[in-house]
Amino acid sequence: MTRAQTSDAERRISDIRRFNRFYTQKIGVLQEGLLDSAYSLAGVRVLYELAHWRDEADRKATPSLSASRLAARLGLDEGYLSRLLRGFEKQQLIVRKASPDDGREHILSLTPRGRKAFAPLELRSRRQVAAMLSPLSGLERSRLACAMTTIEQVLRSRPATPEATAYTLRSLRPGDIGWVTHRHGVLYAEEYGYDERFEALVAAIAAHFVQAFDVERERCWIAELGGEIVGCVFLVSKSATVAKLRLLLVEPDARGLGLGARLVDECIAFARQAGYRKIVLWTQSELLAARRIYEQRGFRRVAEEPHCSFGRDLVAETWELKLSRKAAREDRVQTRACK
Amino acid sequence: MTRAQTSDAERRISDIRRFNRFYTQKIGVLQEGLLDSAYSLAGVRVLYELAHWRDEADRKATPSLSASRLAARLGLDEGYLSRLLRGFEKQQLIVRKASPDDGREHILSLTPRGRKAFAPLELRSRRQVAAMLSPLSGLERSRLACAMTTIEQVLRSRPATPEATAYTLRSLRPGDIGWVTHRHGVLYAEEYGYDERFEALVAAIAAHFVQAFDVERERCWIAELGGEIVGCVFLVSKSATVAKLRLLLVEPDARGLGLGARLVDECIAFARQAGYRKIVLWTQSELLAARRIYEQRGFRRVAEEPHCSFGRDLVAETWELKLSRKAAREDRVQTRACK
DNA sequence: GGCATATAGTTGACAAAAGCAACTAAATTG
DNA sequence: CAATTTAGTTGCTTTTGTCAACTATATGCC
Repeated sequence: MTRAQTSDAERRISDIRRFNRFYTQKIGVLQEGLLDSAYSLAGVRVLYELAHWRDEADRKATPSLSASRLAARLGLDEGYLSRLLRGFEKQQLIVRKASPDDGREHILSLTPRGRKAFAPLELRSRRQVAAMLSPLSGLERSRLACAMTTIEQVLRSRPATPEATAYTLRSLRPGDIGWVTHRHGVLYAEEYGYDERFEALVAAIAAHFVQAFDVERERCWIAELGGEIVGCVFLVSKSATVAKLRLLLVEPDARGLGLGARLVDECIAFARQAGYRKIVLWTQSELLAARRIYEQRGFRRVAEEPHCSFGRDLVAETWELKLSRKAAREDRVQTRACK
Repeated sequence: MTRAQTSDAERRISDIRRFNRFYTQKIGVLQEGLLDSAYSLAGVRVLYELAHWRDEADRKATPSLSASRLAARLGLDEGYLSRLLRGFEKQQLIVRKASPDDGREHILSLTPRGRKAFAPLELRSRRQVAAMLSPLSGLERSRLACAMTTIEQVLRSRPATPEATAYTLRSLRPGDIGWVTHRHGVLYAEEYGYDERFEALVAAIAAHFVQAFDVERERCWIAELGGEIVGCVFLVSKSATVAKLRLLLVEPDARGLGLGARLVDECIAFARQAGYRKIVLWTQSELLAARRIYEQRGFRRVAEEPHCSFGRDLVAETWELKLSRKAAREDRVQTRACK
């Protein structure tokens, strides 16, 4: 297990390094086109930052651009940058005015003339990117754009490690039914070899959930993490006093955060509040992670039955949790007694 | 239309340039860590290429590495590289032996000593990447890796523009039912404002397709392009002589390739071969692109009916296409007569 | 207030990196 | 075989980047 994980992580690192080399080269090619301008590469980068500083929404209140901030941002030596800036100032491409807050600091900005001088470079750069895109199909372009956004999002969000594991729960939106079905289909096929009939069952259950929805007594929870769906659970009415928990799923990448347990807890809390006396659920014996969650919450296995479905030989299990306050207390007492 | 497309393309270019700047900086930070080694950045890159040349499966038959190939690959000046290589040779990190095929060329390779000298750099680089990954969650890591792979795939595949628009059709696999449902849900919500009840209907239809599947008389086609699903259509049996075409969908990014028409043609061909006399389909008046395809293939609108579904006021239409050879011929004659 | 320390920025001296052009030698073309 | 191309080398030059010392302002702390 540990070994497999290690080698997995190693492979991922290699992949990233390969990508870095690949993209270093790509960027290098794109930058070559700028080299025959009057400015050095570093100079172009400086002008670029000056021209685009305001565009970037990532700084709150956009603290205006000073030499040291620029140096830090571009990874340039301050001395070197100082000279570059002096050059630009002499050519009247930029102006430096003293900062009102801090007498040491100078606020940099492009002059109209600087803006004008930069325009052709800007154009050339855009042309280069356009040329890179031109052989691509619409689909490829959108995949590319989407992938770049993902990378930026993932790598920029340095501020919050807590946030990185803070999922949010929400109710149903268009697309969710399909997502739930799709991921059940893919994951159970991968992990347990179920065929498409399992996915069809999920689709039918999910469709029925929407079509016969009882807003007072039924609910579903979709868990999102980092803008992507990572889990779900549904609680539906089976009879006046019995609720059924269905379609509990946690994405492999989001496992270990207690998300499965949280989803089940939401169900239990909602079922109590909605006045159910019992929650039942149907699962397969081989789904061990789920079973652990059910056990911990006091569910009892009340039936099991071998069956042959989804292209596999399986053992179905029915679990239930009594919800009356008295029963809940009993459960707790018994659990303690066992330990 | 043209303006919107232009500005769309412009925005995409800006996004890519922003990503380039962002990633330039990222790579810069990663490379800084290598700077306090005994070798220059260019030197490290050279050693890296020498060490990893064999790993890359992208050259057929791996033509061994010569100085000029290396220079081209890394974008280095040949003179500069020549000196770098001489330095490495003096330190006995590399050897140059004359190429058997070409007397001008020298084949470069790391000596065991060179390999040993490079190992700590390699390790350091891996550590750096590992450090970059360490604050990320499992989900984020896999998103990152996946996005990088996408970018590499898209940008590497220079050879085949034809291939870029060559979709393939296949039958159902696990995950497809969910994908079909999901994309119907998302796209109809975005484009027409349908709510989740539409998606539920799709899920029910798709589920029923699998659960009551008649292998002789029913079929579905999933279209893939560049490893991603971009379209689908289902043909199901409505009665002994009537087939029903359902769930025709083409992803926005893959539109304009004639994929919708191709999917419908597949349905018609299969329906003929399976012995149906008629294909019917149910659609909404506002789905204009689909309507055009149906019209071109000789479908006739036989009924329309206002209804209120999926949170919208809609006009449902029933279209049908007679399949008997005689009818097909008549269709054609009439169509010609109209022109 | 005042001393120590940190930060923003500049400058000079210097070293490394990179580019350019001329050159040799082998290969290819016609 | 002459003309041209390609692989690689070398000398010379410019550019780029680094380092350390220095000024001036700001901040922290007693």
